[in-house]
Amino acid sequence: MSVRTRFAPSPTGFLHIGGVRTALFNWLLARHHGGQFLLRIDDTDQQRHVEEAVAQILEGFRWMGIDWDEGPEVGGPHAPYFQSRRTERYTEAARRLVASGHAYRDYSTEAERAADKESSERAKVAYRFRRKPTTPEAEARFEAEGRPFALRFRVPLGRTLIIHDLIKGDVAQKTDEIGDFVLVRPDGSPLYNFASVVDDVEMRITHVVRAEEHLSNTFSQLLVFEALGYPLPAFAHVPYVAEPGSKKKLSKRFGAVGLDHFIREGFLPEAMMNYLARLGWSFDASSEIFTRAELIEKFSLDRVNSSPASHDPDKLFWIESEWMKTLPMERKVEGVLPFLTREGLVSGPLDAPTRARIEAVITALGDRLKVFSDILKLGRYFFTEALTHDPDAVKKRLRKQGVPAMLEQLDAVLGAVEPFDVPTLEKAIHDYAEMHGHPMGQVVNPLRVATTGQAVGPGLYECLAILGRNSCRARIKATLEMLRQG
RNA sequence: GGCCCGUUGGUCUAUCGGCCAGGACACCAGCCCCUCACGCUGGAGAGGCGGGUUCGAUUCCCGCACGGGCUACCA
Repeated sequence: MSVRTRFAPSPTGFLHIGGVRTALFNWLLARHHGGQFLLRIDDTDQQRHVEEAVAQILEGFRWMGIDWDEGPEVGGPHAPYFQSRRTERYTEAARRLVASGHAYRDYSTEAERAADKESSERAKVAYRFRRKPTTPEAEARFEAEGRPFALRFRVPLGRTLIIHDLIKGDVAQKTDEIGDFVLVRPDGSPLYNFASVVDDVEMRITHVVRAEEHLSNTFSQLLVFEALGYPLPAFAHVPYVAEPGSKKKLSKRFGAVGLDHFIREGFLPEAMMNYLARLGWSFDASSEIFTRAELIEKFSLDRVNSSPASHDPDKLFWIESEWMKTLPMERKVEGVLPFLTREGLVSGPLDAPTRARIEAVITALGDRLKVFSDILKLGRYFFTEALTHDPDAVKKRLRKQGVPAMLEQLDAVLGAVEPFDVPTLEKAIHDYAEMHGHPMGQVVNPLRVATTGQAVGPGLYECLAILGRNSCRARIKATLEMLRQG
């Protein structure tokens, strides 16, 4: 039987990286075994703009390269893949449970339950909902009155249930600890513990891989599977993701925890996938970098840690930089372009000279470019004549005795260099420094700040060559003017 | 409150009773060097606490503490 896994996000439109990791584990497991991965939208208590939210979720998965064999947009043999459109199936399953005596109508009111709960608390005993004695006459009367009822599962007492969890190991629970839980609300809508069982069975899910918060509820689900006469899937409960440097659960409040943030910053999907896979999973004692194909080949649930992993932005950044190093120029240009366009630094269709300039800048930046948005932080001055001086750099490199005079001389040197390319520039500036007895740093650094405005950047000769003679000289003039004015 | 899960350096992890506890990120120092980044070399840094079992416990058991979850007509 082929392995079938699923991820069932709520349509909030927000993709928490913890959720993406869970989805990734599901996807990797399915791909590893040559099985199927499905997406199912969990919109049982449906809210606003579901469609837009779903579109956002799908976009996130597509960006990561997590493809789904069945689900929204692609359909499949078990459609629909929206729980809100599957009510008949839940109703039918509920009918069977009632018929077999596993479920019953609960006519209790909220006030009654609250009172029971309170008296349990006062008596210092755990509150569990149990069916109260009733009579056929009372039932008939309620029905005739049209009194609303919820459908509850009759939990059998005195049993011990065991989950053979693929990550957590064997976990046991006594059924006495489980109250009679609601399967269907009075309005006919199903609850998670019921709907997910029905769907997982109908969709032939073989491995339920989901967040650890569902572990306790799995016992209730076990009873539903059993009552419906369904075979059990395998379960694997993935620990939560913690905040950096802590064991506290990573919440939205922490900040950058949405996949959209990393997409917007210009991270690589390969890096994101690599990082998320390694968060709580390892292949061996030393491997860190994995391609998508390697992850598929090497992933297994038994190497997923049973304890929580903290999100580590530094590690993500390092993995990102490793991936960026390997990226071909073509994809770097493609990745960087939206950022340049958005800032108005490049406009219109990409012509050959512009492409050449972008490539030259990317080459010059080298490993300094780690995420695509770095093109703006590190390379902005290559795309605009507007020179913005970093105040600290000006203070450190330009406000020095003799610097303006030296810049005048360097301006002349640049005016005479022919051709205006890296080796020639390098030689000319070396010669200049030597002639005047200056250490290289004392020449190069001021010239860098004068032409780029920044204290750090690619090799100076590369910078000069990309900017071109006219631009360099104009910038030196502007810098000298700026220095004169104070 | 009850029940369940978890606890190795700051972080991700290795170890499936023998450990002088290994690797990676981050950190620190040095080298390279026009700055930064890259790269290279070196360094510091860990088994929550208390009991047991054992010749020997990070590894097995118990308790406590801490973190997390469930206990909902949330998912």
